[in-house]
Amino acid sequence: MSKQKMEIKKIEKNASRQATFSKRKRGIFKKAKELSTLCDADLALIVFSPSGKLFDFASSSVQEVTERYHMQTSIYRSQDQQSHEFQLEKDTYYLKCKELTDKTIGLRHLNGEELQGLKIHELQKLERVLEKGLARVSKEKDQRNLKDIIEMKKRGLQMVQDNHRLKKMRSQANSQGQSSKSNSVEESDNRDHDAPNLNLGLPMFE
Amino acid sequence: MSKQKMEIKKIEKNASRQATFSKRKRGIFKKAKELSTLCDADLALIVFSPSGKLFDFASSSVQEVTERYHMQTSIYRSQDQQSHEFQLEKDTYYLKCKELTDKTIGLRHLNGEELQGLKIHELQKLERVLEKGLARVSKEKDQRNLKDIIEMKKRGLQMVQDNHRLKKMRSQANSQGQSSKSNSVEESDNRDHDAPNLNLGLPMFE
DNA sequence: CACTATTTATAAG
DNA sequence: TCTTATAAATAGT
Repeated sequence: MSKQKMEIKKIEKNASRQATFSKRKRGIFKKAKELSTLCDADLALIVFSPSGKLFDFASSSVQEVTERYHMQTSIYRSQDQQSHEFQLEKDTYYLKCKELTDKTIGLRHLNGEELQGLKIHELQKLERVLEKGLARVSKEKDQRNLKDIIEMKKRGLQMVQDNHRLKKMRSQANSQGQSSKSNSVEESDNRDHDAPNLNLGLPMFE
Repeated sequence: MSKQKMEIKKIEKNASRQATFSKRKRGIFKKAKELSTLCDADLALIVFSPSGKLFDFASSSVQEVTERYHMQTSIYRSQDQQSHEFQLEKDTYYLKCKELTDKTIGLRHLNGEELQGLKIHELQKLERVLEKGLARVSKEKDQRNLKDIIEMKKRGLQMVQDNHRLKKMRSQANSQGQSSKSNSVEESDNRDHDAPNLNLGLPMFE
């Protein structure tokens, strides 16, 4: 928000990200304090920097606000957090680390990155996996699209039928006599009013 | 912060306080989103209006951030160095677990599994990623194959040339006189013996 | 951390 | 909710 308009996307340059973080952190904490003072709102702001450093502000106390939050959202976990976390045993930790590394590499390979370390048969296997994955995803996507289209057509047909029924009812009412003044509306008006309803409640393609 | 500079004190007039609250609430939530996006910070903002209405935002989830918060802050309860390090370890552990979960899900999706929870645009994105990965892997594989083929041709040519040289040397030796008995072998035999060597040392397609 | 050109936020209407 | 004048925030330096 200054010398140049900035796109709101992750800042890749490390130094810039750090600078922006500390400036904006100061800003948002100031805003939080002002909001709580001016409007007597009870609030908590918790921020972890990318490096894992913790910053927080609360009008009362973070503890109080988060408790209130959990009460409101009624997400209460009866498990004892502390004792669960204390199960940090080294071998489990290392297993997890290894698993994480493996999965990271796996993901890279699936993205077509860092392939140079792979043997030709591994490349071929990877290719097969990707083809299979792609086929499944495409199939799922197509099914969803088809489902939406069918649903849409169905609703469209329903609307057309409803329209016909309404028109018939009105023309019958008209031919029998105009006791009320509201039935002088023309049929073209009916269509105009009904048309927008065609889209109501449809999942549509986002 | 506008038409007139405002003192940061509780706004007593009810209507003004309400108006300021909703404007500033919008502002601070926007700031929170921007900070998390720009700087990849994990944060949570919880706000209760004076009337007790709850508003919240979190980069991951409020639950996650508050858990991480409570984990970190238990440092301060027991304020010795030992537990400080231990807490940091727990925090990295927690982050790794989360990362592991994310990557596991990512891998499943890339394998075309558990797609039912995804939105159509997420499916489309996934499809694009898979197509890109597949293209890269196929390209790499083709390049390797091509390299092998070229290498093989080169070696084949080398063999043919060697053969020619050998044949010439032998025919010269033959025309000058047969001192040894081994040179009665026919030319066709030479080809048969050399042919298998064509493949030696080649990586081949496993 | 300071400066400053710009962009954003926002109080009042 | 919209507009506008002004204060505040902040990106680049």
